[in-house]
Amino acid sequence: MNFVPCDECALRRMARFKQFTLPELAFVRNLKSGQIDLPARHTIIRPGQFEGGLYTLYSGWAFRYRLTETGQRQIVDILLPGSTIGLQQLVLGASDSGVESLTPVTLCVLSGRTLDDLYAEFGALTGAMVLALLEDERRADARLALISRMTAPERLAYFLLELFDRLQALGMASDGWCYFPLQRRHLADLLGLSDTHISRSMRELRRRELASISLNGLRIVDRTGMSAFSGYSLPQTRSARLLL
Amino acid sequence: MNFVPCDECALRRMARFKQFTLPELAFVRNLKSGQIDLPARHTIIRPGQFEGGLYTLYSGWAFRYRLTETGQRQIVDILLPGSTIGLQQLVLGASDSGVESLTPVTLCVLSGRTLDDLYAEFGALTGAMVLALLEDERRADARLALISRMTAPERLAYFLLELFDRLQALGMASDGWCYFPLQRRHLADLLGLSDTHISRSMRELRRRELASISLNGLRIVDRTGMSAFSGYSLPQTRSARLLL
DNA sequence: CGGCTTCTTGATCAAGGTCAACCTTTGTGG
DNA sequence: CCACAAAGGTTGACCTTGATCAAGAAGCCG
Repeated sequence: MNFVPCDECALRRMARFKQFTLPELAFVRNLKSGQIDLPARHTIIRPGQFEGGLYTLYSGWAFRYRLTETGQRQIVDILLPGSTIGLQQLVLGASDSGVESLTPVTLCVLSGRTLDDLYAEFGALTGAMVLALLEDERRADARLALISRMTAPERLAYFLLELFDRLQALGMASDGWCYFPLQRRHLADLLGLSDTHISRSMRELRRRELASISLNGLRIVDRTGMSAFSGYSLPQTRSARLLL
Repeated sequence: MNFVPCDECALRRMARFKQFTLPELAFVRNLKSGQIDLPARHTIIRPGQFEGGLYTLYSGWAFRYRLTETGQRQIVDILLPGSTIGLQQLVLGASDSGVESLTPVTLCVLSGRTLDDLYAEFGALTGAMVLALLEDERRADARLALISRMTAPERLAYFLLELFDRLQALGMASDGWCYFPLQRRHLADLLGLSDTHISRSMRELRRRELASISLNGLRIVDRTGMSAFSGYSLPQTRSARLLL
């Protein structure tokens, strides 16, 4: 496709997108350093890749996916024109999701400036970005109710380990033990299982001597085992959360 | 709990959170208008609620959930100290997720200023916010691979309808028809099903005269029927996405 | 016209849901 | 301090949903 200057961007005219002021537009135009055409079925970002560009999908379809420990593919989102690609690894450092084209695509390549420049220059812009992110998150939330892949005991182990790590990061867990107020019903609604099957799964984790819940407390007996069993491992991000 | 001034906030000292500069801290202190203590099992935000406050969870556990059409509960996230509560409906206007306490909790009430003030005043702050959001989204992504609730044909109908609406918003669909490059395999990986079962589910949708896929095209035959069958309805947000 | 990949359909099997009974813990009033 | 009720947890029996395996049909190139 011929080079499309941002001023003539077909997408930008749609009501669905934030209308930019002139200086904002100038800023974005400056950001755009090129354009790439890729065929269908082409890998745009490999899962696990650290460094990579920041793109806007100008035309065509793509999808974002992750690979499970067992090598299965879980598609996480369908990307349509207007989607930003590569923001996750740019901001979070690493990304375990990859992106692949479904049709021939045209990408706008954004570069030269860092995101910090962007934040500093346009407060309102970042506002819109937060909004876009929240919207995506909500869609992800909605889809949460739809997906499955691992067996019940694995899901449970995964969740318990993830939660335990969050608590540990907050100083709310010590040496394989933490307070645990969730009941079977909560775990069931969380993992999309029945409460009776949560019982069975907990028994399985106990039997394997991985973890157990008792007296409002969670005990991680074998962290390595849990990790291996569930495929969960600590994400290493250099992030600092915002505390309002 | 006694009133905790932001300067003495126990959470704020943790490495996990962004360290504020003095003026930033002053801004946040100004934002905090009060503090609430609530018992366990208390509804903090009702699902579907439009107006509501913005809170920070200071101590205790809570969870965020949505209700499916059939009245089932899907817990979407466990909220721990430091989590922001109510940002979704503040920014997106409506929120279909509710929040309920698991233990007695203490909430910091943020008010007086709008988010726009916040964006305008602190560019870097919003940067951190974007980061936090992306982090959450990623967690949601990771959990995506874990959940399930509806039957296969329902999931499929839900997804097709959601996608169709996104395309329509982009002007890429017309009158019940759109181009559709995804194959069975993609749908399977997206919905956590086997490709053979996608075939069966498609047949079911065809049999019910709801939708069909043929010749790289998706036809929504009975939109109302699809909506009723899958429980999907257009989210009405006043949002404008950011197009970089 | 083969030789691909993709789609469809059938048969079989396992994971997990549902229902029901029973056990354990916690809480409450006498 | 006990008795009883109510809520939560465990276990078993049975059945539904969807995975897996396999064979055939349809497209889609070269």
